[in-house]
Amino acid sequence: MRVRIAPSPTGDPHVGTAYIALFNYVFAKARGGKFVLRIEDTDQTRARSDSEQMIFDALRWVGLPWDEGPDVGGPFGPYRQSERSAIYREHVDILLAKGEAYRCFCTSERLEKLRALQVAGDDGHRGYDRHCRELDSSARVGEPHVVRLKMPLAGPITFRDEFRGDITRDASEIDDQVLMKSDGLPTYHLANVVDDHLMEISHVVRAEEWISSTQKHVALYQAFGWEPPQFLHMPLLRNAGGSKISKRKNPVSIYYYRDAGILPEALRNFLGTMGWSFGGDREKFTLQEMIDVFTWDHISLGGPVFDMVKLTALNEKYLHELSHDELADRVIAWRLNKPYIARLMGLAQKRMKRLTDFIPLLDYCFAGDLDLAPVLADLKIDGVAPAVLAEAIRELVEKYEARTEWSHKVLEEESKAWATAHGWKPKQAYPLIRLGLTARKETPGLFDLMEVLGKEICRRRLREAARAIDATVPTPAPAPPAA
RNA sequence: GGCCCCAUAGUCUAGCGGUUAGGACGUCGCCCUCUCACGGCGAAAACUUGGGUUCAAGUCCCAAUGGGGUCACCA
Repeated sequence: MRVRIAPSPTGDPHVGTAYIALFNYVFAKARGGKFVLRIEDTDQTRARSDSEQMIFDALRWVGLPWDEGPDVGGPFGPYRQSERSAIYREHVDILLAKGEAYRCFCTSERLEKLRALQVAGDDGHRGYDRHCRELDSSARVGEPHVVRLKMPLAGPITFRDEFRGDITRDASEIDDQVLMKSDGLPTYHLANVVDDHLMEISHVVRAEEWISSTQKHVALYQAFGWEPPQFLHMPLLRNAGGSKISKRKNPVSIYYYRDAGILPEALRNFLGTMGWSFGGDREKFTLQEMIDVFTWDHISLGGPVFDMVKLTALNEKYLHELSHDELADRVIAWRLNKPYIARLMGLAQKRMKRLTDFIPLLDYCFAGDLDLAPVLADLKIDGVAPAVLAEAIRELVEKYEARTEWSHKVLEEESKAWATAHGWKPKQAYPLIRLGLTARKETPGLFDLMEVLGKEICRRRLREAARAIDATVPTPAPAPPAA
């Protein structure tokens, strides 16, 4: 029995990846199977070189090691899709030869126009119009093209979801999927199916968002003449409002939870209560205990809301159970370690008269969320409506996020451009950022500070500041019903 | 909009035809106490609606409603 997770290295390691990794890991351990990590880096435009290492580090921090993967090797390698191009090429040729796929020469302009037309008409019919499906492409193989799957034109395609039972879509609703992009790299659908087959993955445990793609995958398995694996779709982690968890509404990076003082065992445990229950009244359990009792019988399909308050409460329980010695080690590893303190010295030294000044000076460097209530009155720019300001701050956070590098230089650039764009002087705008980040009016240099505080804490505090500003606007009382 | 998935308190969940519908977080109250926190005790709070099936429905079926996902040369 073999399972896998297949994250894409396109950004910060996502808490949803940890969630799905947990269930794959526990399932594998409970059944004596193998847990594989595969990196799906076939999108050259989005893949980031440092992101892969961050995934490794984050998953190790959560405590979910893999048996096979790019860094540890294994008998089914390589485990990085960018290193498997020849394999995909070969398999596309097989489909082409079997007449199960075809070359498509449509330009992206044509496809965009088609899509625009369909959305405007909005009769529910969308997707590629199969323009090239019956084309004789033999003379044009040198031209730029993609390869598409020849989907069956009609007829039900069914797969069995182990939690939900049979799920059927009609083939006529699914257009001819691109299998190989014009850059010669495979799309997710192809790479995923080929790799799962070749790596002998027996159970695909992934998030619910993949359900509607699964019929495409099944069609591919059929085209190859392969036996599909078993599919188990976990419910999606949700924002408080119920939508799919997103960084606009929730800290979504695993590193945030680490930096905000969550213990990995607590995060694991918490994730284990999302959509799954231990049995009976038990909600606090170790990884090993989860493995010991694990079955899929206790899955609940309603999308669980990721509630930080509840996570924190669970974390508190773990914290309280630690011996003083262990707790000391955890706190030291978190922020009282030499490297972190050393980074703060440049900021603190000139502002210290005694050693005693250090901690009070930089208390916000050893904190998670700050209490902004005392400084709320100063959290403003004169003449700017709170709602506008709050939105501007969110916009700034997104500008920071768009840059992959978190450095003084980049942060200053973005902040300056942002302030200018809003017609604010740095003198007006920076104090606001400072206040949101530190709850203080006087601090060391803002961007130096942001560097050491780290991306996760900064964006959380800035978003919280925006929220606090929003909250200063009293919501108007609902109008009395007309008599 | 088409298709698909889902539905127990504000939130995470137990329940797998017969229960005073259980636990946890959060909220409120009380106790402990020099303060705060911890801890203890207690309270309020849920089966979306409508049809069936059945002696009996939160539990099975259907529909509606609501929520969500998905419809890329992204994964």
